[in-house]
Amino acid sequence: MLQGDVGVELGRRVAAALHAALGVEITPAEAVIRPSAREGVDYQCNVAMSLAKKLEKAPREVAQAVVEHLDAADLVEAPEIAGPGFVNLVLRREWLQEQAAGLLGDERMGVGTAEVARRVAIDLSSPNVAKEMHVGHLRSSIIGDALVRLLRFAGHEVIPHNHLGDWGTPFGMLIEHLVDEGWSADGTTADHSIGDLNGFYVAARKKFDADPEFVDRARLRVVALQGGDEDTLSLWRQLVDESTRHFEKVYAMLGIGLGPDDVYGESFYNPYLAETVAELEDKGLTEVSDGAVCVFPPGFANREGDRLPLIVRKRDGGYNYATTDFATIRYWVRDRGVTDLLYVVGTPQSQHFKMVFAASRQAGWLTDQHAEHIGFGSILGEDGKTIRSREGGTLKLVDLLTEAVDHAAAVIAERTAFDAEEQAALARIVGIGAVKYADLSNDRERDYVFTWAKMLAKEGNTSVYLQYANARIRSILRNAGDVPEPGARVVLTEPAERALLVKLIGFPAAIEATLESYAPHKLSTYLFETATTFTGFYENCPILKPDTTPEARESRLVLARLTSRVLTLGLSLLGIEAPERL
RNA sequence: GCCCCCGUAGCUCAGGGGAUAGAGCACCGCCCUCCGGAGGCGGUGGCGCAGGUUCGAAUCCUGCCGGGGGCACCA
Repeated sequence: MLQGDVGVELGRRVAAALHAALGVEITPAEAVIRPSAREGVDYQCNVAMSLAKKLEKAPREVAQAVVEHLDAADLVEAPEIAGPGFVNLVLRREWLQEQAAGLLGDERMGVGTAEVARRVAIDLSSPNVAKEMHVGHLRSSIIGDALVRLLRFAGHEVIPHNHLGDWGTPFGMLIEHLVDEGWSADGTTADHSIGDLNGFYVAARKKFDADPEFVDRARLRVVALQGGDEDTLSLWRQLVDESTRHFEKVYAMLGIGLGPDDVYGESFYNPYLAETVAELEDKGLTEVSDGAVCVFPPGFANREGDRLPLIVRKRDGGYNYATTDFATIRYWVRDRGVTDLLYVVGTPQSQHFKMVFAASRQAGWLTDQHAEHIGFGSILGEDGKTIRSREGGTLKLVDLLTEAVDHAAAVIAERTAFDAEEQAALARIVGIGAVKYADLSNDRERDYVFTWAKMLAKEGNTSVYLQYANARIRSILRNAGDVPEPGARVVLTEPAERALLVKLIGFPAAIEATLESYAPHKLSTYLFETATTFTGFYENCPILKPDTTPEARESRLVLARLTSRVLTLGLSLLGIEAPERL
């Protein structure tokens, strides 16, 4: 069975043909193999047009050379030249049938593993201690988690790190408030808990703004924290732990595999900040400007046209986020030996990351590593503005997810009767899946509109549609009783069967395209197309009806099973479950 | 002012320099007594504007218009 993308394999064959015919060396990608929209054509090769000028030949002449020397009779029918020099390729029936047999025994559905495994550090989620997670953290968590799953599936070593906001001046205020609330450094306050993180933060802030005595205490507390005072650190740890418990609850609800071991908060990098700045200074990259130690990576200007700085040490001697970002890069590259650094952070940070990466290359912290900011747009309400709670404040993630599950419960109840327990479990799978899919099915970099009705619709490109499609396929397989055995044969007779199988063998290409640009929506588009293609097959090709021959029945059951596997696997790579029944 | 991103059908969105730009929803007209309707077929309707590169541009380049974001001690 072919591992990977059929298009790439065809590209190899075309490259070989060109070499044999004209002595030209091209890569498989340069063969310009594309899925064709033409009726009855699976792939087209556009290499003739792109090479014609270079070779000083007519495009059709180049196409002719490709066709004559193409050694691909095992894969495709005799190719035909069309239009200005397109080479139309039609996959052979026998070959397709063999692929189906191979896929039946392959849990990975034809997706190969990376020849060279990379070690990828990925920054995702990153909520702030003593603040409730809100929708702003949703996209980073969902997209980051999907990328972790996809990269791992592709055979890479992935180290997610949750860049918790757990350090800095606000903690003086927060810890003092903690003390006022009756917490103590010796940990005998285990019965205390913070029911409402936002409320806690707001209360602390309020005191800070109103009470000068409290401000003084907070200042002293920051000094104590920075100075490593044991009692202060104990209180700080309790606050961090308390917040982390909240985050864990949200992650569990979301089904995102982030745990305490993945936390690399700002405090983690704190010990490295001084030496990070010192290193920049030693390398002669810093300048003091208005009392702040700055790095000026070339090519960035502010609104006055002056060079734009990254401030690594503030006038007051404190460090800020640029410093931490440098320390982060230094740590992951130097101490952890990563080859890739990914940051799932909103697009407004785009310039910041460009500057940090540029300066890190100047400093020699980044060399041949791949560092990329995986930006994403905002979630908009139906009014087209950044989504907010009904009261106009930030929308708590827990509230949003709870509402999603409630909506989903109503949708499920419309159709089928489950007992309360099943109903609750399914509502969670459907509701959370819908929120994730609504996010992941849109182009990451663009804003998208959050609409309950749309994301929970049973029609259209939604997770509900995919989950339902899959559940119905599972139902057919259950009713069949004899789920196709390994080695069961596919015999293509109907066009709808062929179309489905061609779509199914495109799974590796979809995964490849998704990872190439860290764009989960490419996978979701593929899954939706797969489900709709199955519908065409289901309409035209009876599986369990009495007048279906045993051969056709077996063959169609294989196709149904493969479809279900593609949907289930594809959804799982997006972090979405596909229930057996719905 | 400079920089970045985005303008595709009435709405929400796909679109890897390639053939007649695709889905879903909405709307109109037909059809199907189906394995659990995720129904099927057809129709209406679109690349912000103007240039350029190219055999070929929604895609690449330039300018303009419109929208969003960023631009020194918050992260």
